[in-house]
Amino acid sequence: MAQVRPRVGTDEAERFAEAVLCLVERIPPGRVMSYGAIAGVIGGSGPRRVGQVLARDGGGVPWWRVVRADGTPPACHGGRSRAAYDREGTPLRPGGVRVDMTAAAWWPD
DNA sequence: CTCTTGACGCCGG
DNA sequence: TCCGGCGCCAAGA
Repeated sequence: MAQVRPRVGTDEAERFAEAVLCLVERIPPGRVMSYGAIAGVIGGSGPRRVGQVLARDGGGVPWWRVVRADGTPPACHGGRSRAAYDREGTPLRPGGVRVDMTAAAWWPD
């Protein structure tokens, strides 16, 4: 019957989603984190899974602070994230809409 | 069970 | 620097 139900498997996805959303909320204004960095900190999966979570339930977190490894903002939303960067003073790279990862990359202490 | 898709990442041209 | 292709992981049809 019930006995030791596998602690992992049923809510694994929910747990992962919580970790991602929690970490994204921890990103301070003016800073950004790449999908791969988030996946690396949480562990257990790759960057694609992080994107899936944000696409599904990322409406309550500062999704604009999550960018690609090269500093390119999420493919969707277009230049909408650009306004947020200007508000928070996020260091952008000259000649493009890309974020300057060298200065804006943030890492959980 | 197989095929396709997707808020990605990295390498080569 | 820009473009295309391949790999990785999970969910959906």
